Amino acid sequence: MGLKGKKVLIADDEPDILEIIQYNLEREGYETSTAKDGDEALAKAKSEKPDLIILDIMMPKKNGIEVCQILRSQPAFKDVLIIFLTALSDETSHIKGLETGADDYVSKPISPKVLLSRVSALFRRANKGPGDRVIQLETLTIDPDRYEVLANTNNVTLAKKEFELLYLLASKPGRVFLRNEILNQVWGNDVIVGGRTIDVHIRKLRQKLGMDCITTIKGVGYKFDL
Amino acid sequence: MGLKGKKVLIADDEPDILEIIQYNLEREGYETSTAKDGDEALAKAKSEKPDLIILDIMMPKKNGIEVCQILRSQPAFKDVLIIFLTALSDETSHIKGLETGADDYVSKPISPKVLLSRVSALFRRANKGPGDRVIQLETLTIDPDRYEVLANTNNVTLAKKEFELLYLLASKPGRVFLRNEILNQVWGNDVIVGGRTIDVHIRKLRQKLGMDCITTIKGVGYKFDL
DNA sequence: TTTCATTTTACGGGTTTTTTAAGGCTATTT
DNA sequence: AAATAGCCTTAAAAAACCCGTAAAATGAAA
Repeated sequence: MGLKGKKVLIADDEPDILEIIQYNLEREGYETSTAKDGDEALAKAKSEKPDLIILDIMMPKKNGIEVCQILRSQPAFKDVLIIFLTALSDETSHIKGLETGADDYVSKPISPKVLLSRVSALFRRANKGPGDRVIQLETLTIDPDRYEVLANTNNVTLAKKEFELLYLLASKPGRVFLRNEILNQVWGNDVIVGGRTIDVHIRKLRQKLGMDCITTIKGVGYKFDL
Repeated sequence: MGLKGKKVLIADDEPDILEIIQYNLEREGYETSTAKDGDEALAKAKSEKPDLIILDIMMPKKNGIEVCQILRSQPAFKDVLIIFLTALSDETSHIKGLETGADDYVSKPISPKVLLSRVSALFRRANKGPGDRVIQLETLTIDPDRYEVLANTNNVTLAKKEFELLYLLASKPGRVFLRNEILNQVWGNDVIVGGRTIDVHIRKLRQKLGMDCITTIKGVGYKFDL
């Protein structure tokens, strides 16, 4: 599960639109998937757990507003980012949309540049990158764009999983991450790995970082603290 | 030389339109040249290196979209500003146009005011004069206008893909490019090439440049660093 | 068409990363 | 004190990934 690979689900009934958006998002390094109606959107939202859902308002089966309402009513999707697409003149939808809990709103016809900037603005606001994703904590700097870690003025080279693990923990200093949470975030929901895998990675991190910043909470999980 | 000193190439098969646009742009201080079909547009783009190209979609020889695609496929024109002109109702073209990599889109009948504001907005956004495309990093110079690379005082000749790959990486030194990003940017996301293709090009680059400036990050991608 | 350069594929080999496994340690409970 | 649970440590197996080379395919020029 990559760092940049924010997953975006795009739902629209017009294949052309779908394609343009997908093309442009993938160019920027996002992972994408698509749905062509409301029901499919709901299903894929559940199965793929995207970070952002771009919803056309006018769709067969269920329209975007309905989809949004259903999602928002479930705790698991309370924080998913949602952008509505809609016809220019459709002012009412705009209002309804934001009322329903959308995070932003882009009107058709779509300009890819506009959409992209909204998307990245949204991620930035939600503190999920790309862009301002550097974590800086006292003597430790973690830069996922450069894939570099600076600990006490010396550059530390981390392998992929190590890096992602550190990034996760450091993203919310002081907060405890359950083992399960870590597995889901770093390894992905569907990947099954043995129970000791996390330990080993934690150990390597502590070793490589050379500073005591990861605390074990027995029977619960780990937390990052400086 | 006008106060703005920006060169604009206008391509349209209707002399009237050509004249109106040219007149208005020159009033604002732009240098202009014109073409009346796709082939002429391509030729003049190459010979005159304009900063902005205004392309009518419907043209003899080659239509605007074709011209745009051809230009965009060449590194030298990857960043030229392009505005499409088209008939109002032509929604499909709009989509196709932006997909093809146009920067903006103005529909006929043209209002000079609208066009001028779009043009200046575009330049404001782009905010870069000619010559800005050269990348200069310590002992390495990459010039996409001349298609040349200077590494440690010796001229290195790169093939097209090699050059584009290097240019991409060097455009953001230190930043990691995922394999997917590289594929999308250099190859285009509709082209399907095997996974090892990037490796080979990276290898050739390292070989030809004779300097150790490309770093592999296993499982993630590559980055350029000096 | 032929020729030549570029681009892509194929694949063995080697390296790094990731995972598993097993024994040891420590704190907590009985 | 013994038993237990949970994590640490280490080592080694397994998997993933990339390099280098060479050959095949593609495309451009003569």
